[in-house]
Amino acid sequence: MIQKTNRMYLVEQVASQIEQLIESGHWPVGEKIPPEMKLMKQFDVSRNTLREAIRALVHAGLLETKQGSGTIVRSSNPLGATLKRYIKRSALLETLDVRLALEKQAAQLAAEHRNETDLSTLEACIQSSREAAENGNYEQFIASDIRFHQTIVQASSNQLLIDLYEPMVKIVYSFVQDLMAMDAPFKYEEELHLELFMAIQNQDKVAAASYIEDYMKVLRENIMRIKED
Amino acid sequence: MIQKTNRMYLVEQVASQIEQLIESGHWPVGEKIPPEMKLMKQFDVSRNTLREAIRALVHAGLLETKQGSGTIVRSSNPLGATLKRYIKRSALLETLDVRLALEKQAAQLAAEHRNETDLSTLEACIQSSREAAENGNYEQFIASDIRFHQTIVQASSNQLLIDLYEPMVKIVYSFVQDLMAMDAPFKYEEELHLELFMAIQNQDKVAAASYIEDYMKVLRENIMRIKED
DNA sequence: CCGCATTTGTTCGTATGTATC
DNA sequence: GGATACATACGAACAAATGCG
Repeated sequence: MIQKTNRMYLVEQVASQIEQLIESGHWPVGEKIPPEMKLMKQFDVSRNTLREAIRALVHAGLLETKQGSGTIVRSSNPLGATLKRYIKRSALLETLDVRLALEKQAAQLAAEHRNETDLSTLEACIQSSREAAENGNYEQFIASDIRFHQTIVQASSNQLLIDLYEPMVKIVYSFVQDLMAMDAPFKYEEELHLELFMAIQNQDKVAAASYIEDYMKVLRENIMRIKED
Repeated sequence: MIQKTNRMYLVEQVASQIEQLIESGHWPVGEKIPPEMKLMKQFDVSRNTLREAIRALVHAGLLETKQGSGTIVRSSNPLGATLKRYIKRSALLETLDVRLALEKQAAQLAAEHRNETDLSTLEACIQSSREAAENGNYEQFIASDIRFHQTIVQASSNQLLIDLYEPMVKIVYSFVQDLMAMDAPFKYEEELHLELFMAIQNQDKVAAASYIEDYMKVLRENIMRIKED
């Protein structure tokens, strides 16, 4: 069986090199990459070739170009941007179902694999939520909430799960952030977080999955209630 | 609050138009799109601009260019290509966990929403599997198997779930297709499929989720066993 | 096998719009 | 406002691969 040569064109070579520079953190998220002129010399390609490579990564959501200013790194997760764009076109309720599926699995895995660092991060999030609720700091509350859930997913130690979950939870919150008020349901949410934390601490998979289900049920009801207005 | 103008550059305009032509099926998968010269006139842009747009879609996996021949449509699902590329680099066991999460949720939703068409398709898959097993037709068996699981996910009526699941199940099978032999576990799989089908038919969410868990457990054990060789 | 047209790959040059100092 | 740096866009040309007669 002869392998076909499958030639790699210049543009793809440049694109994957840039991609790797981003994923490896050599070009950190939020910072500018060198201007086209320098990159042309660095990769030893023409302007159009370089631009095609950059454009491909812009479309993929890894880069963002600003005329007159430069090109900045927007994300280091190739999956994130595509997923976000896709999810934005999807129905919110569909997204919630998928989020439930992923987070439930994550919670079970987290209950198995969690280490001390995970637990202390979760505790810090709960503490931060509580403070935010007392001070009426809505933004901090949301931020802590997101961090809490993302920590659970990260504790699953499943990178694919982590990368899929990240855009999902952010989209969900971007839908509801301007709508939800800080009222009773959030108090309930606080209790749920605490119980969920203890389940993970005790490595109780069944309870962890169950609490995630409860949480998503409450979230779904809140969203439905708000949507009626 | 002033909204930033968020100007849409030519390349992005052209890219999203082409994307839509692909997604709408106007340019079917597998067929060639018009050559650059015609597209330049059609979109009224220069060659470089058009090429940057095409290159973005090539990188995203929607198109494939061949020097001297032309450009063909490779996929109509923007999520599929990116996910496949990503999953291929992931660990198989991580992918299995995510697949479990998605299919479990899908089975529960399918139990709720399934219609008569879904049920008859599932029955046909089971029948096809049985025939394939009797005739020792391994390829047909695998194909029926994939179709069975995809039908369940499609019966969930959740498009996001469907699009996420598709690349996942295909990658899993591409990992194992050359490894697994048609032996005892497949018999067990057949029984599981039948029980799963009945659970969905009876709209028994709990049982459906439970059988998916069993199925994935068996699949995982088989994979682990094969890997040891 | 050869020659030729078609089509994509790559490079260079030039002009313009935009942001930053 | 002016100068500079940078991305945007167009046009022309040649190279390389493919396909056809």
